[in-house]
Amino acid sequence: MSIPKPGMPVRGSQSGAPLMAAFDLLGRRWAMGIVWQLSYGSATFRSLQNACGSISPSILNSRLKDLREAQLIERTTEGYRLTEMGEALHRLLLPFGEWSIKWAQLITPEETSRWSQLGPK
Amino acid sequence: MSIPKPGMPVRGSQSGAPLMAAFDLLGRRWAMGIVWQLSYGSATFRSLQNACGSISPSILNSRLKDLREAQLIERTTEGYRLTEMGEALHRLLLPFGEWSIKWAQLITPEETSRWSQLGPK
DNA sequence: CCGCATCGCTACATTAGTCGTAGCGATGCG
DNA sequence: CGCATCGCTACGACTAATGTAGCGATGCGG
Repeated sequence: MSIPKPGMPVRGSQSGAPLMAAFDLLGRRWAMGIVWQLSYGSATFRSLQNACGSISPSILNSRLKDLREAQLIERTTEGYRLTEMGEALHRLLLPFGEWSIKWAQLITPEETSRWSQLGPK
Repeated sequence: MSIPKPGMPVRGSQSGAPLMAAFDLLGRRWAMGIVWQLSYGSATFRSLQNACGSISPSILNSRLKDLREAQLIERTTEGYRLTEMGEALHRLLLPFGEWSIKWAQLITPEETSRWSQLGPK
């Protein structure tokens, strides 16, 4: 799967809106998780693998490739880090964290206090 | 694929953060697009199908089921609409539209002026 | 009441994406 | 040299998405 072209989006998005192309890219498994992890600072392939838990190296590699082609992350000598565009995306994702906590409470009202240690950067 | 349980997330997210569970749910194909479409107002199955373009009814149905179980959307007599939580999510997604336009310009610098008609609600 | 159209949705076969594991070359270190 | 770790690739097994066909229900004109 290659990078979605905003003008003529892949994966059937069709509407022509770059938003759909973005949804297409970030809707891929682990994509947002990787961006999130990298927002804590630059990381190596291995540390991303561990941080994401059970991601397989092959899929991690292809997601990193996707994100690199989308210019949201870039390689450094010590691993990967967010580009400016990636940082901008992360800032949008930030309030998402709080939303997800409320959402989690809605879905599983029991044990709501365990994730308080979640915080970006 | 069922609704991710924030406490014990599915699909290998593992970190325990509800954020990852949210990424898991919204990272599914078309999920965010459906939320976006519904933000324009309540819609029927058929109109969603047309709005999303090439989505197949089977996958649309399962995404609607996912989102309904996640309590982000709900059925009405005339179709589907966002719940309060879904509306809250949409408000987070809003600035995403602008970001995606900048991003699109970064990726495909040619023909940048065509998507100006994109606007939520 | 009947034929026809549309709607919401399901079934199913094909195709694409992901997972898990094994392992390769490169680098570092004792 | 021997061994460990790292970044990454290959490959087979599995799972999810796609595309098409079609079912029951509802509505509507004749």
